[in-house]
Amino acid sequence: MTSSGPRWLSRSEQSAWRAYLRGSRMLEDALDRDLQEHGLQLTEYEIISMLSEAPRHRLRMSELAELVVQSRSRLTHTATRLEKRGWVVREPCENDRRGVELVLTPEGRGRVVDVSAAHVESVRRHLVDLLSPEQFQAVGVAMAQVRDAKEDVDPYEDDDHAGMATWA
Amino acid sequence: MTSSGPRWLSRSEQSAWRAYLRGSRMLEDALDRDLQEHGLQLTEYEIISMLSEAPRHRLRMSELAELVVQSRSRLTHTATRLEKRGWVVREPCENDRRGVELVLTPEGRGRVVDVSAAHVESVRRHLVDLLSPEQFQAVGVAMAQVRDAKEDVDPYEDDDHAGMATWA
DNA sequence: CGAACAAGATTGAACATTAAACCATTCGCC
DNA sequence: GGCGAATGGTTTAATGTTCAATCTTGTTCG
Repeated sequence: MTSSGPRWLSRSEQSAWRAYLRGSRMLEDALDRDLQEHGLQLTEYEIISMLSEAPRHRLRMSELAELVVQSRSRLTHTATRLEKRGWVVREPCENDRRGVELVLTPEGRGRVVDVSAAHVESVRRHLVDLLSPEQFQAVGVAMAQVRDAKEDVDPYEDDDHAGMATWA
Repeated sequence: MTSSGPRWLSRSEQSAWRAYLRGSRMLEDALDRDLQEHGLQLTEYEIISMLSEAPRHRLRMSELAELVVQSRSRLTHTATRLEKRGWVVREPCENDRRGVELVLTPEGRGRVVDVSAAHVESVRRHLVDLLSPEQFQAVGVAMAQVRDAKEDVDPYEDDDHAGMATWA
């Protein structure tokens, strides 16, 4: 299987990868720091921001978890926190009684409105304005490819196929 | 001061930003998941990897914290964990008795060697191979600009200047 | 039908991270 | 030389996140 050794990164690949790693960390850091002045983390902002754009300001937990790339468990905990602050409420799902919808409250909606102005400036300052429009678009295209690569995972992704199937 | 409203993102800027956000999260996720099969997180790998490249396999805590974009406190905790696993040890700093150097042990060195092969394949699979060489380099250049933008922060970055200076 | 399995979400405990306070050393400077 | 501020690191507690187990509802299929 692995007859040839690992394909190490070339010097220029290495430096690109290092730049990505450090740059993305610094960016996340900066955005988070700016948001904290408004009393929330970027991951929390993402949640209420997604809700604010959704029809009827609501999304199912699992769908939302997928959107913001968080585990279900993590979202459950975070939602509880946000609920305590009065920004969201949980509602049972109509069709599927297993489901729960997270709904943005008017107060939460206000929060998004208040914070988004500052946040967009933050994104500009720490990212968009540092790049030429062409560069920024190129980054967008590249990261969209990264994002979309995972859409269709191979059907046997999880190796919990430890035995006793029909053929056993 | 804010005479004009926030400069909202255009539609295409918006979609580039969303692609970046989601793509970068998914990438980090994938890399982390792959590394976890080897019993460590990406942030931990970064630390021992930096140490393995440093002269004499050692770096000062603060320097290392800066390199991997972690708070000093976080690095302190993580270093303690890594020390318990036997991958690093702390040594007092020669010249500066406040300082502490984190040193990679032979065992830790072995760990880096073992894991790096798998890690580089992971980086390729989830990022490098998904882009054309030109795209990847462009991302590298862009993120280097993001990284370098913060090098020289304005001297009054912290607003802990609450009063009673000389002029008060 | 009904038994097994899948999906949606939550729980609680273990673990990791953050934030603020703290201690020791060094630097700046009069 | 010595006082005050800055730097380097750690500590503790509070806060967040992960991991595995659990509970409930839905789906599949013999």
